[in-house]
Amino acid sequence: MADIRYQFDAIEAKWQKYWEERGLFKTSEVPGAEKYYLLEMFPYPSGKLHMGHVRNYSIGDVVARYLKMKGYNVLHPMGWDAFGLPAENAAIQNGIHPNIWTVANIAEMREQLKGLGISYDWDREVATCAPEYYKWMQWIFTRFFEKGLAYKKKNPVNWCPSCETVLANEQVVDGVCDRCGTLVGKKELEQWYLKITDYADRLLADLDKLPGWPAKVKTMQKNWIGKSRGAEVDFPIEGFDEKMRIFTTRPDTLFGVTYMVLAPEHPLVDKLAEGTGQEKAVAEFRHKLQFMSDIDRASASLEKEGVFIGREAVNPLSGVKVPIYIANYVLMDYGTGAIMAVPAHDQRDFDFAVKYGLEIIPVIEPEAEGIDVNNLTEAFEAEGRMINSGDFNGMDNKEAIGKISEFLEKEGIGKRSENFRLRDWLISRQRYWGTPIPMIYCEKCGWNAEKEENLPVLLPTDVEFTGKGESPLTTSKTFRDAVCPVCGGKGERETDTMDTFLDSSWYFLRYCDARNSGQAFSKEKADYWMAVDQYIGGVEHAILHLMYARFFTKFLYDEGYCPVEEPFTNLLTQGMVLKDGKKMSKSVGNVVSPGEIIKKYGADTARLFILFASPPEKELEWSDAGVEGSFRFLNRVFRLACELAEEIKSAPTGFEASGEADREMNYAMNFAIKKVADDISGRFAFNTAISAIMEMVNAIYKYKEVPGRQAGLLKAAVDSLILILSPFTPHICEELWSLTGHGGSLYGESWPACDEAALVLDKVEIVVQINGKIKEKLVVGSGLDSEALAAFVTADEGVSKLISGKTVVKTVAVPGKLVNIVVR
RNA sequence: GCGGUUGUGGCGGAAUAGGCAGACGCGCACGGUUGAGGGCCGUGUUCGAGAGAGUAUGGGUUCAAGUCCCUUCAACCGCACCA
Repeated sequence: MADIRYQFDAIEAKWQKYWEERGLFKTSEVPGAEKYYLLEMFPYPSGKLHMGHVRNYSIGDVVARYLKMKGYNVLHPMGWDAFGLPAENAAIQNGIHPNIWTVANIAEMREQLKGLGISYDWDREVATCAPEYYKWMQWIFTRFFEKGLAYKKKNPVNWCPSCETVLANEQVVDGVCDRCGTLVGKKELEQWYLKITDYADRLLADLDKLPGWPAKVKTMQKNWIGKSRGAEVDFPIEGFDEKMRIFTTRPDTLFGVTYMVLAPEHPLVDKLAEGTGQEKAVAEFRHKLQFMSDIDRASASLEKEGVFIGREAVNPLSGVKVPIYIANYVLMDYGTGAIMAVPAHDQRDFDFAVKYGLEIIPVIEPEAEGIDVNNLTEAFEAEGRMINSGDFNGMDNKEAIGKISEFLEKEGIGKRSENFRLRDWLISRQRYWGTPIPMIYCEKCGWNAEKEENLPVLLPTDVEFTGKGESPLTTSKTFRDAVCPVCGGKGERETDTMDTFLDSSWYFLRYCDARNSGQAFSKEKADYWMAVDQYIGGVEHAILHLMYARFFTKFLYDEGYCPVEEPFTNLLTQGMVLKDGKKMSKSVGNVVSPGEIIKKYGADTARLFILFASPPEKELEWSDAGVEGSFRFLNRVFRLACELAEEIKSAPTGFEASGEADREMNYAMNFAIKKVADDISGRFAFNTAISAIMEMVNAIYKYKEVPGRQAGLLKAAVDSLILILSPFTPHICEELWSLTGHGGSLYGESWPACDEAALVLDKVEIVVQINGKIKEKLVVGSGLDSEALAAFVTADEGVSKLISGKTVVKTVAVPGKLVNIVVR
């Protein structure tokens, strides 16, 4: 027969055009069919797809195409996280307007995605930089404002001198800017915040309602929210009216307090030091700290230092007076910015006390021997029995936590309290390419939200990109002028824009109803599609994006717009794509460009390799040889189908698997159909699904050489092969579907049915073990129960020989698997 | 320091609910086809000549352990003076 080559480039172009022209990927809403919302994290339109994208979207596409074949109404959308810094930097460097730059990049990347053959419903495409989108972003912001969850506050904020903008705490990693790696400084600025801390408890508690999320991600979020239980206690200060409020998780150690510490930035510090003669020492210490970077300040290895501020506090339980310090190890932005120090039972306090010769009073002693609490060499942080603690002596310290808290509340000295590590979300950015914050300031009425009918507040175009500290929006001649939405008088617009993380915190809702011009999304559409059944993306978004999206969803749920409290029912965090064991990066020079791979081997090969090389949640090591292997496999499939095409076209439908070889072929076929379905839907094990298909191909190759093989069975096998391979490599499968005599597209075909009966073999090989060691393999009838199996095996000549002369203690028989004979 | 994840051939990986370790692929070797190369096809490929041993380490539970429990080690990730 003629040698037909697998011309992937022509095939892929042909079918991509076919799909697009017929609009096959448009979301269907067939009544009665179950819905499935499948979402992959939308990309920032940098202009070029990288391998991480290819992996992300290939995974999604397998699932989308599979579920489509299973008859679901699948929502599988794509869009662009299109606001952000690179566009603005391009504007500063090259003089191109961010919008032009972004739109061009989107166009390029959209084509690349189409070139991969991903089945997106492009009718629902969104770009966060489009006014039709950010109008509703602004609207959501005004909802937050009306509910008192958006507020403006002057605060020292993280300032990136390179990006010239403020950063959220979450965007500062190890003291440097998350984006550019520049050392982050502090700056006093009035900024907008979202009160995510109001949702801290729910964000934490509802993690338990997400069994479909990786434990790792949930743990990371849990740690990030960082809830601690304890008590706030007021310590009176000698010769001073105001009290010093501290937070502690260890109220049981209250009698062990030997000094107090305020954060150097604490507002009480100056007032307390005044007139004590310590003013100078305090000022010098603070001055010194100012010149220390955040990294050094935050490092646990930093030596603890502090100064006495000249006053004493009174222990409200014991009446004992203790000195008050300021120290570098107490942070203003956690708890109350002040602590009680218990050196005997806290290592940090212990270190400090040793250095400054402060008293160490043990109040808990261990039940076990061996530790002399009166001569500690390090803090005793374990559980034990209360001592030196007045009425609480002798109590178990865990019990004392509750008892002392109760006492504090009864006496009005303190109260039980909870503290979170999570801070409110700083969302103001002094940048151009973001959603304008739709707020107006009026001398009379203060800050108010722009009226809904005036949204969107459009980004002005008459701005200068100077790269200076203030938002470029301030350079517009007209942008600032506004009418106060309350009194109608003269107002002034906010010129800061929003953190782009807001834009991506609700895009999944917009997809449900992407073209709605009157609402962010309709209740009806959100009711139908939400929640996202499966979300797929990189683990680097485990904390920020996913928590912000959960926060938005909860808020919109509370406001009655969104039907669910949690946006993503199941989450798959895909692993990174590595080359030579390292992350692909320009600086290392190990980047493999998807474009080149597609050009050389085609999109199907790229998809197949990426799905086959590793399970999706693990890292994937790029291998050129592996790509060759995937390409080879597709060629093998192509040749097989071409060789059999004519025979299949004229083959009868249906077959009788009468001979041994027929039954083997039939088994292999049905096994693959079942296995691939289970692997895709049950556990995203695309690698093993593909290996099952490879085995099926091997089986067909073998079967076609069998004399007397049946054309009907061959046809069934090849048809099934094409269908079950199609979610992975759709182009070649479409082509082969045509070549083997089927009309039109296989998109919309059903997943082949598995004939369970074909999977039941009449004979099965079982293992015979003696004392757990494999000694023999026997072929037996498959229907045997364990008793019959044991009898059969014991009666076998070879086996009897093995056990002759020994006493059989026990025989364990597992039908279909093995028999283990325990002898002495 | 705290929390999490992971350790299986030369390599990527498989073993899904405790039941034949190494599926599938890569690489490699040999053979066939070919003028040659490539391609394709076939055979072999954990170690060991063999008995046997073998899933990071040492122990345990079990008729049976890569899988469950404990010990130690290593790697990776997250958090890190959070009171």
